[in-house]
Amino acid sequence: VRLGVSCDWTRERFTLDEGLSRAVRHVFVTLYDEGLIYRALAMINWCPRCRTAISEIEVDHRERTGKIYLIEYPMAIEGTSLTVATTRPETMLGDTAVAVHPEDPRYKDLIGRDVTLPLTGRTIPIVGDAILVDPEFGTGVVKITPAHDKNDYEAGQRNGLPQIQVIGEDGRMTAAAGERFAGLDRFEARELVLEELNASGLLREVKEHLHAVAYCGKCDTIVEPMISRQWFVKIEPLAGPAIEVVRNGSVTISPQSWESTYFNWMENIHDWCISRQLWWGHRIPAFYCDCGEVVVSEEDAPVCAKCGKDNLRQDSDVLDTWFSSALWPFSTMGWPEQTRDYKTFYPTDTLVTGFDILFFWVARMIMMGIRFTGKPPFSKVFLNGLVRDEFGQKMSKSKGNVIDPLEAVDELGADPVRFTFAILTSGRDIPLAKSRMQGYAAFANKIWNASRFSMMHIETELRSSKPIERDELRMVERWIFSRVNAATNEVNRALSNFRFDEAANAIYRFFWHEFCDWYIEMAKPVLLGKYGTEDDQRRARAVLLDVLDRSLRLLHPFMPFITEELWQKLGGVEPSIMVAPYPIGEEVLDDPEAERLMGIVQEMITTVRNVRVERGFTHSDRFRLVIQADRERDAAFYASNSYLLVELARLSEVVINEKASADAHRDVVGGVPIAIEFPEKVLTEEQIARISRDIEGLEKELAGIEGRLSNEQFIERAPSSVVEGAKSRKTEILSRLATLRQNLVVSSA
RNA sequence: GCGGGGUUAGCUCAGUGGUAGAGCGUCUGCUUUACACGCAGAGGGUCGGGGGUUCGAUCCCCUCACCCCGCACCA
Repeated sequence: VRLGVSCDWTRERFTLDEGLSRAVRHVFVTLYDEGLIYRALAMINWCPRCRTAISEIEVDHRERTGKIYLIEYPMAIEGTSLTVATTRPETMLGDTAVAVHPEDPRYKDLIGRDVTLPLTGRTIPIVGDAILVDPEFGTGVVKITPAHDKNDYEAGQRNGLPQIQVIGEDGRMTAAAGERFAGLDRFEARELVLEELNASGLLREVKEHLHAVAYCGKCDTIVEPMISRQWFVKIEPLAGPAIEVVRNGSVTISPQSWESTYFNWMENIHDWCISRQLWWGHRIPAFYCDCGEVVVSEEDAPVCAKCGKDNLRQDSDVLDTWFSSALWPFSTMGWPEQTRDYKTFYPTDTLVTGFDILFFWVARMIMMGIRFTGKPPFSKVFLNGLVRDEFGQKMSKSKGNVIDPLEAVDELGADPVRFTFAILTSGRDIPLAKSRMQGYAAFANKIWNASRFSMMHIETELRSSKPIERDELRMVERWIFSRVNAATNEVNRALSNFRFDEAANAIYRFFWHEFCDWYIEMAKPVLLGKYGTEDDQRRARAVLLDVLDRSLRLLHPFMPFITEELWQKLGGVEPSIMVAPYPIGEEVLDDPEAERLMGIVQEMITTVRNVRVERGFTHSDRFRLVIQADRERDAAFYASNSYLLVELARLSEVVINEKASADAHRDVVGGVPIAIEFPEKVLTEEQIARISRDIEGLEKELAGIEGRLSNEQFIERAPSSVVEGAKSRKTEILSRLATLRQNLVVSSA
C-alpha cells in the first residue's frame, strides 16, 4: 500500500474463509472419487520438530561435508565379515538385511547367507539387489534399513524384508532400537552406536564425505524419512495437461528460461503428500466409522454409507496450505458456483510472483485450474527475481545487509523505492542498493523541479485551448515531440515484454537527458521572451505543457505519488492521473528530419563546450561560430535557430557560410564543417597532444575501414547498408582529419 | 550426475553479427535566474581463456575454467 499499490479491498480473501473452504472440500471429494486422491502407507519426509509429514518440495537438500563410516558386520558362520559403508550409523539398529550386487564376483556367492547385526545380535540375510547396489561405490556392500531410507524402503519391498522403526516421530529412538538406545535423540544415538562399535573393534574406518543432507524447508531441522499413512494426490494425470498448455503457448512464462525448469519438474513429478499433522488448516474431509468404513464427503457430519451410523470421527490431519492456494484463482470467485465474479474474472491475464514458488503455487494453480474449470487460470506468468544486496548477496540479518523497503520509503519516499525496483527488474535477481534509490530520489526531485519550472510558464487555460498546429511548430518543438513519442513507444514495448528495467530506463533517459537537459534549455530563450514573437512564446508554453503531461502519464506507474501531485497542480481533464489514458505511440509525431537537424545542433553545442574546456577558456568567454551549410534549406535552418547555439554554447554570434578566420578551430559535425574563432593562436603542449591523440584514433579507425572496403568479399557479401555506412564514415573521418590537422598547422604557425 | 543461468568500465548490471552502453563511484570546471538531490566536461573495458563458423564475432557453435540456482543422488 505504501508503495502505491491500488487494490480492490472489498475482495480481500483468506484461504480459510467459508467460500474457499467449500471449494477445498469439493475439490478433495471430487479427486477422491476419481481415485486421484488416495490414502496410503508410504515412505514420506517427516520433520521431527514440526511433527508432521512434508512434501518433496518442502525439503531442501544441502551439500555438507560429513563423515562416512565403514562398519564390519560379522558373518554368522565362517568367522569372516562384510564391511558396509554408512553416513547414518544409528539406523543400523533397524537394519533387516545387507545387500550386494548380484553380479559382483566378490560377493555373489554369499547371497542367501546371513550376517550378525552388531549391537543387536540379530541375524539378517545377505540379499542381491542390482538396483540398490553400485559395486563401484564404497565397499560394494549396503546395509538396508527399510524403515528409514527411501531407497532401502524400495529395496525392502523388492526383497520382502521386514521394516523396523527405530526412530520415532519425535526424532528419538524407539524401544525397537534396544534398551540402551531407546529414548535417545537420533544424533545422541549415533554417538553411542559409534562408541560401542569402536569398543568392539567393528568400526573400521571414518572418512570425510561430501553428501546432501535433507532439511525441513520451514524450520531447518534435518528431515527423517519415515513410513507413515498419509493422503496423496496422484499427480501425473493433472501434470500432463499443465505441461501441454505451456508447451502450446496458451500459458507463457517469462523470463522464458523458466519454462525448461517448469518442464523438467513437471515431467519428473512425484505424488503430492497433502496431509499434515498440524492443527491449523483445512481439515481433511474424510470420516471414519467404527465399522471400518471411510467416508469422504463435503458435508460437515456425514452418515456412514455402510452402517448408517452418524457419529463418524473426522480425520485429524489438515491439508498442505498449498492445496487451498492451488484453487485461489477460482475459489476466491465463488466457485464451484457459477457466480458473476467467476464468469467475469476467471481466467485472469497475468500472474506476477517469485520464482521460488513456481512449483509450490504456480504449477499447482495451473493443474487445478485446468482440471476444475477446463482453462488455465492465467495466460502469462511473470517471475521476478530474488531481491539481493548491492553486491548480489542474499540479504540476511546475520550479514547485516538487509534493506527494509518500508524504512527506505520513510527515508526517501515511495516513488524512488518503487522506481528502483522497476529499473532493476531485468528478469534476473534484483541487486537492491541504497545508492541506487538515492539516485532515483534525485530523479524524483528533478521531476519536481522541472514541473515547477514549467508551471511558472504555463497558464492553466492552456489546458482547454485549441490543439497545437503542427505546421507552426519550430524544429526544436518537432524534435521534442518526436523524442517523447519514441520514449512512449519504447516504454510500451518494454512493458509488454515485462522488461520493467528497459521501460524505466527509457522514461528516465527521456525525461532527464532529453526533456530537461535539452528541451527545457532550448525552450528557455523563447519562454523568457528573449527570442521570438508572442505567438512563439504561447506555442512554446503549449508544447511544454503537452510534453510534460505526456511524461507524467508515462511515469505514473513508476512514480505514482509525485506524478499525481503534479498532475493535480497542472489541472488535468480527468479527476486523477490514474484514470487518464496511458500514452501510446502516434506515428504522426515521428520526425526524422527534426531528429537529424537537432542532432547536429546538439553535437555542435557539445563540440563547442568540449573545445572550450580543452582550450582552457572559461564559462563566460564568448566566441563566434561559423557554419558551412551545403544546402540552402539547412542554411535557413541554422540561421533561424542560431539563437539555440548562441545560448547553449555561450557564443557571441553564429554566422552561416562566411569565411572563418585562418586561425579558427575547425571541426566537422554530422558532415557540416564548423569553425570556432578563439582569440588565441597558440595551443599549449597539452592541447596539441590532445588533438594528436584524436587524430591518431581517427587514423586507426580509418585504417580499419579502408581495410574492410578494400576487401572484395566484404563489398560482395555485406549488406549494402553496411557498406554504405562504412563509406560515409570514411568520408567523415577524412574531413575531420583534415580539419583537425589544420588546427595543428595553425597552432604551429 | 542432469537441467538452467552467469562471467562486459572501480561496483551493480543492460546490450547488439557491422565504430562497446547505463546508474552509482572517480577526476576537472561552474553560485548559467527549475533543480549543487544541480549544470558542463573528462577518464576508465584485450566484452573469462582457447578453438571454430563468417567478408566481419562481445553476440552464433565447440571446448575449458570459475560462480550462482534448481532437480536427482552413491549407502
